[in-house]
Amino acid sequence: MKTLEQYITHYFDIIAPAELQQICSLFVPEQLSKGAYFVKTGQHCRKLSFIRSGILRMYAHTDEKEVTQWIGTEGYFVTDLSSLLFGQQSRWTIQALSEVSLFSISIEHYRKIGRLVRQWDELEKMFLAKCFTTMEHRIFDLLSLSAEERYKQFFAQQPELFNQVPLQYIASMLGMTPETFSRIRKKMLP
Amino acid sequence: MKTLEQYITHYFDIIAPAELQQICSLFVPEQLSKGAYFVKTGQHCRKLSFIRSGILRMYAHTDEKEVTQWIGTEGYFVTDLSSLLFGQQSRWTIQALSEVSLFSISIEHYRKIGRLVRQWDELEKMFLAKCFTTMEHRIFDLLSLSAEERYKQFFAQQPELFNQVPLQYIASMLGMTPETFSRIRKKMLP
DNA sequence: AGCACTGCTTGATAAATATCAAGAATTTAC
DNA sequence: GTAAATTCTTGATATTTATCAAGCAGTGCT
Repeated sequence: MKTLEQYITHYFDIIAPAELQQICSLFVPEQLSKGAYFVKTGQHCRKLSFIRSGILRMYAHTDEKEVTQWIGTEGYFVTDLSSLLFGQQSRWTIQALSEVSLFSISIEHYRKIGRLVRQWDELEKMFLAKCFTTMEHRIFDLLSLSAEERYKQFFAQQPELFNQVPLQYIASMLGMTPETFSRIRKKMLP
Repeated sequence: MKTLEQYITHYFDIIAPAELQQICSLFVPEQLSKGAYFVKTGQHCRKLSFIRSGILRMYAHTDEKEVTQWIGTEGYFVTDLSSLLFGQQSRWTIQALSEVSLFSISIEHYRKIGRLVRQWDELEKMFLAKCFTTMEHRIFDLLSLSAEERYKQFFAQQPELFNQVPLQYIASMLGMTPETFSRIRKKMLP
Protein backbone atom coordinates (compact mmCIF):
# COMPACT_ATOMS: atom_id res chain seq x y z
CA MET A 1 0.00 0.00 0.00
CA LYS A 2 1.55 3.21 -1.19
CA THR A 3 0.72 6.87 -0.86
CA LEU A 4 -1.73 8.65 -3.12
CA GLU A 5 1.19 10.68 -4.47
CA GLN A 6 2.82 7.51 -5.68
CA TYR A 7 -0.31 6.22 -7.35
CA ILE A 8 -0.83 9.50 -9.17
CA THR A 9 2.76 9.90 -10.30
CA HIS A 10 2.64 6.39 -11.69
CA TYR A 11 0.14 7.61 -14.26
CA PHE A 12 1.02 11.31 -14.43
CA ASP A 13 4.70 11.33 -13.82
CA ILE A 14 5.94 14.86 -14.32
CA ILE A 15 4.08 16.95 -11.83
CA ALA A 16 5.81 19.47 -9.58
CA PRO A 17 5.56 18.60 -5.87
CA ALA A 18 3.45 21.63 -4.99
CA GLU A 19 0.94 20.83 -7.71
CA LEU A 20 0.88 17.20 -6.78
CA GLN A 21 -0.08 18.21 -3.27
CA GLN A 22 -2.93 20.30 -4.58
CA ILE A 23 -4.20 17.45 -6.66
CA CYS A 24 -3.98 15.02 -3.78
CA SER A 25 -6.04 17.32 -1.61
CA LEU A 26 -8.97 16.84 -3.99
CA PHE A 27 -9.11 13.10 -3.33
CA VAL A 28 -10.94 11.51 -0.45
CA PRO A 29 -10.45 8.06 1.00
CA GLU A 30 -13.30 5.64 0.47
CA GLN A 31 -14.09 2.08 1.50
CA LEU A 32 -16.13 -0.54 -0.28
CA SER A 33 -17.14 -3.72 1.43
CA LYS A 34 -16.97 -6.97 -0.45
CA GLY A 35 -19.73 -7.21 -3.00
CA ALA A 36 -20.43 -3.47 -2.99
CA TYR A 37 -20.76 -1.68 -6.30
CA PHE A 38 -18.47 1.09 -7.50
CA VAL A 39 -20.89 1.73 -10.32
CA LYS A 40 -23.71 -0.24 -11.91
CA THR A 41 -24.71 -0.54 -15.54
CA GLY A 42 -27.01 2.34 -16.40
CA GLN A 43 -25.76 4.62 -13.65
CA HIS A 44 -23.54 7.59 -14.18
CA CYS A 45 -19.97 7.13 -13.06
CA ARG A 46 -18.97 10.42 -11.55
CA LYS A 47 -15.64 9.65 -9.98
CA LEU A 48 -12.20 8.28 -10.61
CA SER A 49 -10.38 6.29 -7.97
CA PHE A 50 -7.07 4.71 -7.26
CA ILE A 51 -7.12 1.32 -5.68
CA ARG A 52 -5.25 1.44 -2.43
CA SER A 53 -6.02 -2.14 -1.55
CA GLY A 54 -8.44 -4.84 -2.57
CA ILE A 55 -9.75 -6.00 -5.92
CA LEU A 56 -12.46 -4.73 -8.24
CA ARG A 57 -14.05 -6.32 -11.26
CA MET A 58 -15.58 -4.58 -14.26
CA TYR A 59 -18.13 -6.56 -16.22
CA ALA A 60 -21.21 -6.39 -18.38
CA HIS A 61 -23.93 -8.72 -19.55
CA THR A 62 -24.81 -9.91 -22.99
CA ASP A 63 -28.08 -11.75 -23.59
CA GLU A 64 -26.64 -15.05 -22.41
CA LYS A 65 -23.58 -14.41 -20.41
CA GLU A 66 -21.60 -12.10 -18.22
CA VAL A 67 -18.32 -10.80 -19.59
CA THR A 68 -15.51 -9.62 -17.36
CA GLN A 69 -13.67 -6.81 -19.04
CA TRP A 70 -11.11 -6.03 -16.39
CA ILE A 71 -9.91 -6.88 -12.90
CA GLY A 72 -8.10 -4.17 -10.98
CA THR A 73 -5.76 -4.44 -8.04
CA GLU A 74 -3.61 -2.12 -5.96
CA GLY A 75 -2.25 0.82 -7.87
CA TYR A 76 -4.68 0.71 -10.77
CA PHE A 77 -7.15 3.49 -11.32
CA VAL A 78 -10.79 2.60 -11.65
CA THR A 79 -13.61 4.43 -13.39
CA ASP A 80 -15.79 4.14 -16.46
CA LEU A 81 -13.95 6.60 -18.65
CA SER A 82 -16.71 7.11 -21.18
CA SER A 83 -19.26 7.66 -18.47
CA LEU A 84 -16.93 9.97 -16.57
CA LEU A 85 -15.88 12.10 -19.52
CA PHE A 86 -19.00 12.05 -21.67
CA GLY A 87 -21.56 11.88 -18.90
CA GLN A 88 -23.08 8.79 -20.45
CA GLN A 89 -24.73 5.97 -18.58
CA SER A 90 -22.17 3.34 -17.73
CA ARG A 91 -22.05 0.21 -19.85
CA TRP A 92 -20.23 -1.52 -17.05
CA THR A 93 -20.81 -2.72 -13.57
CA ILE A 94 -17.81 -2.40 -11.30
CA GLN A 95 -17.95 -4.43 -8.14
CA ALA A 96 -15.65 -5.01 -5.19
CA LEU A 97 -14.39 -8.59 -5.03
CA SER A 98 -12.98 -7.98 -1.56
CA GLU A 99 -12.81 -5.25 1.00
CA VAL A 100 -11.58 -2.33 -1.04
CA SER A 101 -9.87 0.87 -0.03
CA LEU A 102 -9.81 3.72 -2.54
CA PHE A 103 -8.68 7.26 -3.02
CA SER A 104 -11.47 8.90 -4.97
CA ILE A 105 -11.94 12.16 -6.76
CA SER A 106 -15.34 13.41 -7.90
CA ILE A 107 -15.83 14.54 -11.46
CA GLU A 108 -16.33 18.09 -10.19
CA HIS A 109 -13.00 18.09 -8.41
CA TYR A 110 -11.38 16.26 -11.27
CA ARG A 111 -12.35 19.10 -13.59
CA LYS A 112 -10.68 21.53 -11.23
CA ILE A 113 -7.28 19.97 -11.74
CA GLY A 114 -6.91 21.62 -15.11
CA ARG A 115 -7.07 24.99 -13.42
CA LEU A 116 -4.55 24.02 -10.77
CA VAL A 117 -1.89 22.38 -12.87
CA ARG A 118 -0.62 24.18 -15.92
CA GLN A 119 0.46 21.19 -18.01
CA TRP A 120 -2.46 19.02 -16.91
CA ASP A 121 -4.02 18.88 -20.37
CA GLU A 122 -0.86 17.40 -21.72
CA LEU A 123 -0.66 14.85 -18.92
CA GLU A 124 -4.26 13.89 -19.26
CA LYS A 125 -3.84 13.49 -22.99
CA MET A 126 -0.91 11.14 -22.47
CA PHE A 127 -2.90 9.26 -19.88
CA LEU A 128 -5.76 8.70 -22.31
CA ALA A 129 -3.39 7.81 -25.10
CA LYS A 130 -1.83 5.22 -22.83
CA CYS A 131 -5.23 3.76 -22.04
CA PHE A 132 -5.94 3.57 -25.75
CA THR A 133 -2.67 1.82 -26.46
CA THR A 134 -3.35 -0.73 -23.76
CA MET A 135 -6.69 -1.57 -25.35
CA GLU A 136 -5.16 -1.74 -28.80
CA HIS A 137 -2.61 -4.19 -27.49
CA ARG A 138 -5.28 -6.31 -25.93
CA ILE A 139 -7.22 -6.49 -29.17
CA PHE A 140 -4.11 -7.66 -30.94
CA ASP A 141 -3.66 -10.40 -28.36
CA LEU A 142 -7.27 -11.53 -28.67
CA LEU A 143 -6.89 -11.66 -32.45
CA SER A 144 -3.58 -13.46 -32.49
CA LEU A 145 -3.27 -15.72 -29.45
CA SER A 146 -4.93 -19.02 -28.55
CA ALA A 147 -6.66 -19.54 -25.22
CA GLU A 148 -3.58 -21.25 -23.88
CA GLU A 149 -1.29 -18.46 -25.00
CA ARG A 150 -3.56 -15.85 -23.46
CA TYR A 151 -3.52 -17.82 -20.22
CA LYS A 152 0.26 -18.00 -20.20
CA GLN A 153 0.68 -14.36 -20.98
CA PHE A 154 -1.71 -13.21 -18.32
CA PHE A 155 -0.25 -15.57 -15.76
CA ALA A 156 3.19 -14.18 -16.52
CA GLN A 157 1.89 -10.67 -15.94
CA GLN A 158 -0.25 -11.12 -12.86
CA PRO A 159 0.33 -14.52 -11.25
CA GLU A 160 -0.76 -13.30 -7.82
CA LEU A 161 -4.28 -12.68 -9.10
CA PHE A 162 -4.76 -16.42 -9.62
CA ASN A 163 -5.22 -17.06 -5.94
CA GLN A 164 -7.04 -13.88 -5.11
CA VAL A 165 -10.13 -13.92 -7.27
CA PRO A 166 -12.58 -16.55 -8.54
CA LEU A 167 -10.88 -18.05 -11.55
CA GLN A 168 -14.03 -17.91 -13.64
CA TYR A 169 -13.63 -14.15 -13.79
CA ILE A 170 -10.11 -14.42 -15.14
CA ALA A 171 -11.37 -17.00 -17.62
CA SER A 172 -14.04 -14.64 -18.83
CA MET A 173 -11.61 -11.75 -19.11
CA LEU A 174 -9.38 -13.94 -21.27
CA GLY A 175 -12.28 -14.99 -23.45
CA MET A 176 -12.70 -18.64 -22.46
CA THR A 177 -15.03 -20.77 -20.35
CA PRO A 178 -14.16 -21.74 -16.77
CA GLU A 179 -13.80 -25.36 -17.90
CA THR A 180 -11.27 -24.52 -20.57
CA PHE A 181 -9.45 -22.34 -18.09
CA SER A 182 -9.35 -25.14 -15.57
CA ARG A 183 -7.92 -27.59 -18.10
CA ILE A 184 -5.23 -25.22 -19.26
CA ARG A 185 -4.40 -24.48 -15.67
CA LYS A 186 -3.99 -28.15 -14.87
CA LYS A 187 -1.72 -28.54 -17.87
CA MET A 188 0.46 -25.66 -16.73
CA LEU A 189 0.90 -26.70 -13.12
CA PRO A 190 3.49 -29.50 -13.08
CA MET B 1 -15.80 12.88 -50.85
CA LYS B 2 -16.32 15.72 -48.44
CA THR B 3 -14.34 18.77 -47.45
CA LEU B 4 -11.57 18.70 -44.87
CA GLU B 5 -13.76 20.87 -42.66
CA GLN B 6 -16.40 18.18 -42.61
CA TYR B 7 -13.91 15.45 -41.77
CA ILE B 8 -12.50 17.46 -38.91
CA THR B 9 -15.82 18.50 -37.46
CA HIS B 10 -16.92 14.88 -37.50
CA TYR B 11 -14.31 14.19 -34.83
CA PHE B 12 -13.98 17.63 -33.24
CA ASP B 13 -17.43 19.05 -33.54
CA ILE B 14 -17.49 22.32 -31.69
CA ILE B 15 -14.92 24.50 -33.33
CA ALA B 16 -15.61 28.09 -34.34
CA PRO B 17 -15.45 28.64 -38.11
CA ALA B 18 -12.42 30.93 -37.92
CA GLU B 19 -10.46 28.42 -35.87
CA LEU B 20 -11.52 25.58 -38.10
CA GLN B 21 -10.09 27.49 -41.05
CA GLN B 22 -6.80 27.91 -39.24
CA ILE B 23 -6.62 24.23 -38.47
CA CYS B 24 -7.44 23.28 -42.04
CA SER B 25 -4.64 25.45 -43.33
CA LEU B 26 -2.16 23.19 -41.51
CA PHE B 27 -3.18 20.15 -43.53
CA VAL B 28 -1.79 19.27 -46.91
CA PRO B 29 -3.27 16.96 -49.53
CA GLU B 30 -1.39 13.75 -50.13
CA GLN B 31 -1.71 10.80 -52.49
CA LEU B 32 -0.72 7.20 -51.96
CA SER B 33 -0.68 4.76 -54.81
CA LYS B 34 -2.00 1.26 -54.28
CA GLY B 35 0.41 -0.77 -52.18
CA ALA B 36 2.26 2.28 -50.83
CA TYR B 37 2.96 2.50 -47.13
CA PHE B 38 1.62 5.17 -44.85
CA VAL B 39 3.96 3.90 -42.15
CA LYS B 40 5.90 0.70 -41.60
CA THR B 41 6.53 -1.25 -38.43
CA GLY B 42 9.58 0.21 -36.71
CA GLN B 43 9.29 3.62 -38.31
CA HIS B 44 8.08 6.72 -36.53
CA CYS B 45 4.63 7.85 -37.52
CA ARG B 46 4.81 11.62 -37.62
CA LYS B 47 1.52 12.59 -39.15
CA LEU B 48 -2.21 12.25 -38.83
CA SER B 49 -4.42 12.09 -41.90
CA PHE B 50 -8.02 12.03 -42.89
CA ILE B 51 -8.96 9.64 -45.64
CA ARG B 52 -10.50 11.57 -48.46
CA SER B 53 -10.86 8.52 -50.68
CA GLY B 54 -9.47 5.03 -50.90
CA ILE B 55 -8.82 2.33 -48.33
CA LEU B 56 -5.97 1.71 -45.90
CA ARG B 57 -5.15 -1.32 -43.81
CA MET B 58 -3.30 -1.41 -40.50
CA TYR B 59 -1.64 -4.67 -39.60
CA ALA B 60 1.21 -6.30 -37.73
CA HIS B 61 2.98 -9.62 -37.71
CA THR B 62 3.23 -12.25 -35.03
CA ASP B 63 5.70 -15.09 -35.36
CA GLU B 64 3.36 -17.08 -37.59
CA LYS B 65 0.76 -14.81 -39.00
CA GLU B 66 -0.24 -11.35 -40.04
CA VAL B 67 -2.99 -9.68 -38.06
CA THR B 68 -5.16 -6.93 -39.50
CA GLN B 69 -6.12 -4.52 -36.76
CA TRP B 70 -8.14 -2.05 -38.76
CA ILE B 71 -9.34 -1.11 -42.22
CA GLY B 72 -10.07 2.55 -42.86
CA THR B 73 -12.20 4.16 -45.51
CA GLU B 74 -13.38 7.63 -46.40
CA GLY B 75 -13.86 9.93 -43.46
CA TYR B 76 -11.74 7.96 -40.98
CA PHE B 77 -8.56 9.38 -39.63
CA VAL B 78 -5.40 7.35 -39.90
CA THR B 79 -2.25 7.39 -37.78
CA ASP B 80 -0.46 5.30 -35.20
CA LEU B 81 -1.57 7.19 -32.13
CA SER B 82 1.05 5.82 -29.79
CA SER B 83 3.80 6.52 -32.26
CA LEU B 84 2.45 9.98 -32.98
CA LEU B 85 1.95 11.04 -29.38
CA PHE B 86 4.76 9.20 -27.63
CA GLY B 87 7.31 9.30 -30.43
CA GLN B 88 7.68 5.54 -30.27
CA GLN B 89 8.44 3.27 -33.15
CA SER B 90 5.25 2.12 -34.75
CA ARG B 91 4.00 -1.39 -33.99
CA TRP B 92 1.89 -1.26 -37.10
CA THR B 93 2.27 -1.18 -40.79
CA ILE B 94 -0.33 0.90 -42.57
CA GLN B 95 -0.66 0.28 -46.26
CA ALA B 96 -2.86 1.61 -49.05
CA LEU B 97 -5.19 -1.05 -50.45
CA SER B 98 -6.13 1.23 -53.32
CA GLU B 99 -5.28 4.63 -54.67
CA VAL B 100 -5.63 6.81 -51.59
CA SER B 101 -6.18 10.50 -51.22
CA LEU B 102 -5.46 12.05 -47.83
CA PHE B 103 -5.44 15.31 -45.96
CA SER B 104 -2.38 15.11 -43.75
CA ILE B 105 -1.00 17.15 -40.90
CA SER B 106 2.54 16.74 -39.64
CA ILE B 107 3.15 16.23 -35.94
CA GLU B 108 4.84 19.64 -35.82
CA HIS B 109 1.79 21.36 -37.23
CA TYR B 110 -0.47 19.20 -35.16
CA ARG B 111 1.20 20.49 -32.02
CA LYS B 112 0.53 24.03 -33.16
CA ILE B 113 -3.22 23.55 -33.06
CA GLY B 114 -3.22 23.85 -29.29
CA ARG B 115 -1.90 27.38 -29.62
CA LEU B 116 -4.44 28.32 -32.26
CA VAL B 117 -7.59 26.95 -30.73
CA ARG B 118 -8.40 27.75 -27.17
CA GLN B 119 -10.49 24.73 -26.29
CA TRP B 120 -8.35 22.32 -28.29
CA ASP B 121 -7.14 20.40 -25.26
CA GLU B 122 -10.69 19.60 -24.36
CA LEU B 123 -11.52 18.50 -27.90
CA GLU B 124 -8.43 16.38 -28.16
CA LYS B 125 -9.20 14.77 -24.85
CA MET B 126 -12.68 13.86 -26.03
CA PHE B 127 -11.24 12.56 -29.25
CA LEU B 128 -8.87 10.25 -27.41
CA ALA B 129 -11.56 9.16 -25.01
CA LYS B 130 -13.72 8.26 -27.99
CA CYS B 131 -10.90 6.20 -29.46
CA PHE B 132 -10.52 4.44 -26.15
CA THR B 133 -14.22 3.66 -25.94
CA THR B 134 -14.22 2.25 -29.45
CA MET B 135 -11.42 -0.13 -28.51
CA GLU B 136 -13.15 -1.09 -25.28
CA HIS B 137 -16.26 -1.94 -27.25
CA ARG B 138 -14.30 -4.03 -29.66
CA ILE B 139 -12.73 -6.03 -26.85
CA PHE B 140 -16.15 -6.73 -25.46
CA ASP B 141 -17.27 -8.01 -28.83
CA LEU B 142 -14.24 -10.24 -29.18
CA LEU B 143 -14.87 -11.65 -25.71
CA SER B 144 -18.57 -12.21 -26.13
CA LEU B 145 -19.37 -12.96 -29.78
CA SER B 146 -18.78 -16.03 -31.93
CA ALA B 147 -17.12 -15.79 -35.33
CA GLU B 148 -20.51 -15.79 -36.99
CA GLU B 149 -21.85 -13.07 -34.75
CA ARG B 150 -18.78 -10.93 -35.36
CA TYR B 151 -19.27 -11.41 -39.09
CA LYS B 152 -22.90 -10.39 -38.92
CA GLN B 153 -22.19 -7.36 -36.80
CA PHE B 154 -19.42 -6.10 -39.00
CA PHE B 155 -21.40 -6.76 -42.14
CA ALA B 156 -24.27 -4.74 -40.69
CA GLN B 157 -21.89 -1.87 -39.99
CA GLN B 158 -19.83 -1.76 -43.17
CA PRO B 159 -21.37 -3.94 -45.87
CA GLU B 160 -19.76 -1.91 -48.67
CA LEU B 161 -16.31 -2.97 -47.50
CA PHE B 162 -17.08 -6.57 -48.44
CA ASN B 163 -16.67 -5.88 -52.11
CA GLN B 164 -13.88 -3.37 -51.84
CA VAL B 165 -11.07 -5.20 -50.06
CA PRO B 166 -9.67 -8.73 -50.06
CA LEU B 167 -11.92 -10.63 -47.69
CA GLN B 168 -9.00 -12.29 -45.96
CA TYR B 169 -8.19 -8.95 -44.37
CA ILE B 170 -11.67 -8.58 -42.98
CA ALA B 171 -11.44 -12.16 -41.74
CA SER B 172 -8.22 -11.38 -39.92
CA MET B 173 -9.64 -8.23 -38.40
CA LEU B 174 -12.56 -10.24 -37.07
CA GLY B 175 -10.28 -12.90 -35.64
CA MET B 176 -10.96 -15.83 -37.96
CA THR B 177 -9.32 -17.61 -40.88
CA PRO B 178 -10.25 -16.86 -44.49
CA GLU B 179 -11.80 -20.33 -44.76
CA THR B 180 -14.07 -19.81 -41.80
CA PHE B 181 -14.97 -16.39 -43.14
CA SER B 182 -15.83 -17.87 -46.51
CA ARG B 183 -18.08 -20.51 -44.98
CA ILE B 184 -19.95 -18.03 -42.84
CA ARG B 185 -20.32 -15.78 -45.82
CA LYS B 186 -21.83 -18.57 -47.87
CA LYS B 187 -24.25 -19.32 -45.10
CA MET B 188 -25.35 -15.70 -44.94
CA LEU B 189 -25.91 -15.12 -48.64
CA PRO B 190 -29.22 -16.77 -49.59
C1' DA C 1 -5.66 -15.81 -76.31
C1' DG C 2 -2.82 -17.83 -72.80
C1' DC C 3 -0.30 -17.66 -68.53
C1' DA C 4 0.96 -16.36 -63.96
C1' DC C 5 -0.83 -14.47 -59.76
C1' DT C 6 -3.82 -13.69 -56.25
C1' DG C 7 -7.75 -14.47 -53.73
C1' DC C 8 -11.82 -17.34 -52.89
C1' DT C 9 -14.13 -21.66 -52.15
C1' DT C 10 -14.75 -26.38 -50.94
C1' DG C 11 -13.98 -30.84 -48.83
C1' DA C 12 -11.77 -33.78 -45.57
C1' DT C 13 -9.89 -33.87 -41.30
C1' DA C 14 -7.86 -32.30 -36.97
C1' DA C 15 -7.60 -29.40 -33.15
C1' DA C 16 -9.46 -26.15 -30.03
C1' DT C 17 -12.99 -24.85 -27.33
C1' DA C 18 -17.80 -25.07 -25.52
C1' DT C 19 -21.51 -27.44 -23.34
C1' DC C 20 -23.65 -30.38 -20.12
C1' DA C 21 -23.65 -32.94 -16.05
C1' DA C 22 -21.92 -34.64 -11.93
C1' DG C 23 -19.08 -34.61 -8.13
C1' DA C 24 -15.20 -32.58 -5.18
C1' DA C 25 -13.37 -28.75 -2.90
C1' DT C 26 -13.62 -24.45 -0.91
C1' DT C 27 -15.83 -20.58 1.06
C1' DT C 28 -19.59 -18.39 3.38
C1' DA C 29 -23.29 -17.88 6.57
C1' DC C 30 -25.54 -18.82 10.61
C1' DG D 1 -18.89 -26.39 13.49
C1' DT D 2 -22.14 -27.57 10.24
C1' DA D 3 -25.09 -26.69 6.40
C1' DA D 4 -25.62 -24.12 2.33
C1' DA D 5 -23.76 -21.94 -1.40
C1' DT D 6 -20.32 -21.15 -4.53
C1' DT D 7 -16.47 -22.38 -7.21
C1' DC D 8 -13.55 -25.66 -9.33
C1' DT D 9 -12.61 -29.94 -11.64
C1' DT D 10 -13.39 -33.81 -14.53
C1' DG D 11 -15.40 -36.71 -18.07
C1' DA D 12 -18.22 -37.36 -22.06
C1' DT D 13 -19.72 -35.27 -25.97
C1' DA D 14 -20.91 -31.60 -29.29
C1' DT D 15 -19.77 -27.59 -31.72
C1' DT D 16 -16.84 -24.30 -33.52
C1' DT D 17 -12.93 -23.11 -35.76
C1' DA D 18 -8.38 -24.17 -37.86
C1' DT D 19 -5.52 -26.64 -40.98
C1' DC D 20 -4.25 -28.72 -45.16
C1' DA D 21 -4.85 -29.49 -49.86
C1' DA D 22 -6.84 -28.91 -54.12
C1' DG D 23 -9.42 -26.62 -57.48
C1' DC D 24 -11.75 -22.51 -59.28
C1' DA D 25 -12.32 -17.64 -60.67
C1' DG D 26 -11.02 -13.49 -61.56
C1' DT D 27 -7.27 -9.97 -63.10
C1' DG D 28 -3.53 -8.20 -65.18
C1' DC D 29 0.13 -8.85 -68.30
C1' DT D 30 2.24 -9.74 -72.74
